[in-house]
Amino acid sequence: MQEYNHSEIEQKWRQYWEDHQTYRVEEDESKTKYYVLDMFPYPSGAGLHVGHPLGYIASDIYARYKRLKGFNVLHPMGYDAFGLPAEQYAIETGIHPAKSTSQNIDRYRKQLSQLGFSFDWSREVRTCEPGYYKWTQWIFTQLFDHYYDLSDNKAVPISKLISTFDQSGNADVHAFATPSRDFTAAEWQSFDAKQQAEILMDYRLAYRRIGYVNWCEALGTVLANDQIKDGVSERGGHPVEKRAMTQWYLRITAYAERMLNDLAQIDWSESLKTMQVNWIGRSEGAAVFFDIVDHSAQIEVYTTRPDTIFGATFMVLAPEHPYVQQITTDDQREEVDAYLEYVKSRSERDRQAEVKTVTGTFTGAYAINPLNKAKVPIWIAEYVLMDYGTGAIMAVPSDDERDQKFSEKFGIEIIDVVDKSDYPGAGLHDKVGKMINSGFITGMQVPEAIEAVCQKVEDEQLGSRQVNFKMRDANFSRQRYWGEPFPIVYDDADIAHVLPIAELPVELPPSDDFTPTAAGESPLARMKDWVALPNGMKRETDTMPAVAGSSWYYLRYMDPHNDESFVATEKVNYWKDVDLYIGGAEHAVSHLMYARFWHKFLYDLQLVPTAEPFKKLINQGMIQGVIESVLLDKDPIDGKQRFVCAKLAAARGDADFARIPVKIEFVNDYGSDESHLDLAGIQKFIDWRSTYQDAIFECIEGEVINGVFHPRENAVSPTFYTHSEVGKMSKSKYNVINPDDVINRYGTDCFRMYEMFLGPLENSKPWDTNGIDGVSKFIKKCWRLFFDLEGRLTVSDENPSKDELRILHQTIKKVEEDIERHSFNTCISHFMVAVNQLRAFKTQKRAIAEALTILLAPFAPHLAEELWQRLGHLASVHQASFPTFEAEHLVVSEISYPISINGKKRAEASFAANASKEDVEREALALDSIQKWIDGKTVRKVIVVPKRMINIVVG
RNA sequence: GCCGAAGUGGCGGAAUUGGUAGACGCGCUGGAUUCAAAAUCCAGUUCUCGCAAGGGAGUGUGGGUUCGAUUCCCACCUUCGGUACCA
Repeated sequence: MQEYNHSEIEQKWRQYWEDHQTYRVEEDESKTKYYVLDMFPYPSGAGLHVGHPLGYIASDIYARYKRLKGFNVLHPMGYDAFGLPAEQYAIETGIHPAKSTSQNIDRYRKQLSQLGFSFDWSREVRTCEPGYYKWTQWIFTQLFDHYYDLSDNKAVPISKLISTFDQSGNADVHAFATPSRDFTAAEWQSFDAKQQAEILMDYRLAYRRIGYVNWCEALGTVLANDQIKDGVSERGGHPVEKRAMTQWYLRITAYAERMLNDLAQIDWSESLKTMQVNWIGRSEGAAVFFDIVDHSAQIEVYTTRPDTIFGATFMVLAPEHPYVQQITTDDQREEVDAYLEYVKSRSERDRQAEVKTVTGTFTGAYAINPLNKAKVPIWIAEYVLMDYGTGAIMAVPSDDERDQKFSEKFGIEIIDVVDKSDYPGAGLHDKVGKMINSGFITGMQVPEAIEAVCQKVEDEQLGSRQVNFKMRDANFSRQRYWGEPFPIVYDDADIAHVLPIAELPVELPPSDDFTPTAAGESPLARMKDWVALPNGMKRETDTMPAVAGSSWYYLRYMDPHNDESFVATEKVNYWKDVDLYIGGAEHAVSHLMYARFWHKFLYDLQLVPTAEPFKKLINQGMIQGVIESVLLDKDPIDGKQRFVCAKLAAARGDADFARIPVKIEFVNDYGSDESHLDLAGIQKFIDWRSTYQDAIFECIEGEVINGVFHPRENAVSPTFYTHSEVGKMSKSKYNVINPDDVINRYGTDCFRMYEMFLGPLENSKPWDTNGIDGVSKFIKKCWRLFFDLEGRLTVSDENPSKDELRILHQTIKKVEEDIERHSFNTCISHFMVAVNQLRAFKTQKRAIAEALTILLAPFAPHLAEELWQRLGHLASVHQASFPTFEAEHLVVSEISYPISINGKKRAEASFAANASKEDVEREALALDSIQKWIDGKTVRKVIVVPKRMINIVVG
């Protein structure tokens, strides 16, 4: 008996596709373009895991479907190759990131090839190659050379701004910027180069300013938030503090309004759009200046509730606020310093998330409420963040929960200013009610009061109306090696200059030392010869973040080898934008914000023809893994690090422990309540993480120190329980499962169909191979539909019967509809149903077999190709045309109706398809099976939904 | 904390616009085939009461709207994603 041999057949067709360049695509004006894009993979050292292909399979099915429908489909793949993990790996192992990245890419490529995707590999890009990052750097130079003009509502060259300054100063400049002062043309001309450069920085779309980083003294490096767990470094558990550094920023906030408005023109899920709307966080309010008693400086606050200003009984500055040092009184100095020390150790996320206990300290200084001249104390507190708004708030304890908690804790006066008694059920933040205790606005309704205060503030020049965004400008500097160098040099006066295109790319210099300098500068700062240029200039030593390369890669795929331009105009005018983008929801804000921002900027420069990059977007769910971790006691005893088994730790509470991830292969019974390390597992863990070599592992049976078990009483062996949770499959969680084994055993087509069969694309689900046999059986059954036991084709040229045509067209209809709505799991079910039904016929008719093969081609491209060839075709099935659905094959004369009594199904009956409502009702009521339910009761109502159901209401 | 999503049999899931809850598949049970096993095929399989016929309950929890709710509304619980230097 000849069975379907997946490894041989799949191998054969992959070779054929490569030899024949089946998926190569060129611009073709005679066809409609369709661009199907996958989110850019980062080539992780753990290889491709079973979660990655989920989206790729879906997009591949759709791309293949669109080709069968006659579209010219662009479906490329490449690598987001710069990033922290490769650098981290280099620090640990000494292997250069370029080398490990290239090896990882090779592995990815091999794995991707095995999945039978229809990528045009001639278009592959890698962000870490100079030919690519030349253009990332070039786009940065354009951002540096432009500012956002609010009159034109777009990016405008900075040269135009300079000539305006020359002619009339900045009084008439209407720009999205952060100017620190007003000046005339004469003043501008009198400024020296340094002063002028600093002023321009307030306008540029790429600019420098001070920002805060997570500095870990013990590791001597800046940490990503991801590398910090429970306030200490994930690696080693060392303290982390905030440190100020001058860094590059991108003025993404200039585009906030447009990014918000243009959401209306793109086909993304409402939930995703909502996330972006909330991230942008547009609010309308007022900026108001408060005088400080005995100081000349003023504190600027931004408030969305200017109406509540009479209830502002104190002010709060962010601990990092520049005024804190100067206004703190001698009496309070010690307390303030101690508090600042505390805040340094707190992560931004902790500071925002903290609600149970508020903390803060009085500075000793007072401010004057500009409207009622009340003297109010100035406090500092961690819940005010320097990067939000102005880094200072007027606190209104009567109308804000945080302020309320704060005033309760520290005994600060609360003045009720809004009477909401006319609005029962209104929340604290609803802008309704009548003003009380509020000077000239007392008695006004809230909206009216907001308007009145804004007007007064403007009339008396105490501030101005303002639109604010919660979104902040993007920090674009990394003190790291493995990223794009900035195309920036500094002169003697520390003025930044961009390099002209002729000097791009600025290549990343070879190095084998990837640790930052003692001062926290990037590793590049160590390379004096590279930093210092012959002309006396010095290079910028920070590098760009990984989002740089991924913010425009979809454009490069249109023209990947162009050395004259980031993309040729005629190519971008043909491919325009991405029609379907599939990727994880974890990119909902970060990547999708940056890419939209860059695209709009390029649109302003007339370099791309559309205002939005991604027309339709689907978030694939995540295939999750099990994260296993051991619990490290945050308080070492006698300086010894101590791990405590999860069952012992449970008694003490989570807060006392840091979770240190463990490779799942070390863990016995991983994923269950009983997951644990045995003695060998502990040994593997300390061999792998040598920093914990001397740590103590405490469990119920005793302690393990340096791999030696010290039992308590008569215990024989230790069971060190680990903490397990469902979560992301990620190299950093050491829980990656590769697809290779599954493919070897079941074949690519089976793997592809199984991943789709798992459930809806958008849902997250833990990886599990239970059920893959069902798909495997389906493929075999499908094969047997075409061949007898000796492997002879059993397809005949007879005309198909009515039943066969009905089965086929039912399947065409359902599969087509479901592909269109990206419901791939149900497509697989439809195929199974079709094959089960067709098995009733001894031989298959050619017309049915061929159509079914084409339907199957996007899902099981190898199998379909083999069937197609055996059916006698010479060209690839992927160049065929999708079969056309013909409704006449589905016409039925009778329809089966469920009949319910009071909403509960009690009977079933068939009625003619063309029967009238009245006929159906009369016949239904006459049925014996119904009579017994309505006997002796009153029929109050009969609902007949034609072709659907009948409901009889009795009482 | 805040923003977003999900929750349906033993398991993955289906039900597209408010209209037969559990399609399809896994697993399980029984049977056929076989010396035996694998493979294959056939039948059954939400829970519960019942010999059966036939009832009752049922889509995370509690309420509501409706002739009718997995689907709409309100409140809550749990899990997952994001939270600005993982990508």
